Amino acid sequence: MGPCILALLSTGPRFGLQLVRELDDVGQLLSSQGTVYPLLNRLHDAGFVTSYWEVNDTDRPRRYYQLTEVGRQELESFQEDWERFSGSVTSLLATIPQKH
Amino acid sequence: MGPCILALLSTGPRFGLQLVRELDDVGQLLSSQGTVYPLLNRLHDAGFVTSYWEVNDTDRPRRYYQLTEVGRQELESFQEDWERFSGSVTSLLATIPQKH
DNA sequence: GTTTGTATCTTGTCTCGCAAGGTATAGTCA
DNA sequence: TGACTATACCTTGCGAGACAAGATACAAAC
Repeated sequence: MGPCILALLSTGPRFGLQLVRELDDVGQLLSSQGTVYPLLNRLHDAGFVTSYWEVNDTDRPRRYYQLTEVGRQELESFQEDWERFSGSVTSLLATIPQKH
Repeated sequence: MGPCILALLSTGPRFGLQLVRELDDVGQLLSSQGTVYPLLNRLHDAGFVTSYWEVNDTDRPRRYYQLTEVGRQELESFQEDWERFSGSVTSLLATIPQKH
């Protein structure tokens, strides 16, 4: 899931609940708050994201997360891993014999 | 990893170490004995595979695993999940802006 | 007779996903 | 007013999974 969050953040900052909703919209990536908030902490500890509070008069205070340069590199590296991995799985599945 | 083992078994019975080697050959699926043997137990408990010992004079005794009908159904169901999931991740990754 | 290769399996650790619960604030509505 | 709903944050605790490391056994090779 981590890389998916990094991917979303690559197009601009988001806050926690927003990420939950967007991951949900992508479909089959149904995440929950219990997944996303601890994950954001881990990504922060790893130096992949930074965060800042945004407070205004009309909305609830929101903590926004944004991608760091290190996070961008991590995302790139994941992209390569994903191509190899998904390719391997897909080719493995392709060898399954059809129902008789 | 479980579905990958089921996929391999769909073309015929294998024994433990053989699965480790074949998964290793596929690449980017580098598994280890500590992964595969407990996994085979779980797949067995779930009813997805059965096992039998094969003993002969020249080789070490080997425990072969083979796919059950339930396992075949599980594999089919995974195939659909995989298409949705990998499609979602791939499309997410496609939205990443290029390096400036 | 010690090392190497093949085969089995267990143990212990670390990480991750997630359901469930907890806090706070502001708006709606009966 | 007082209850309910929505939005936002976060923590806790369970269960599952991956895997490194180690334990056992036997046979062939050197």
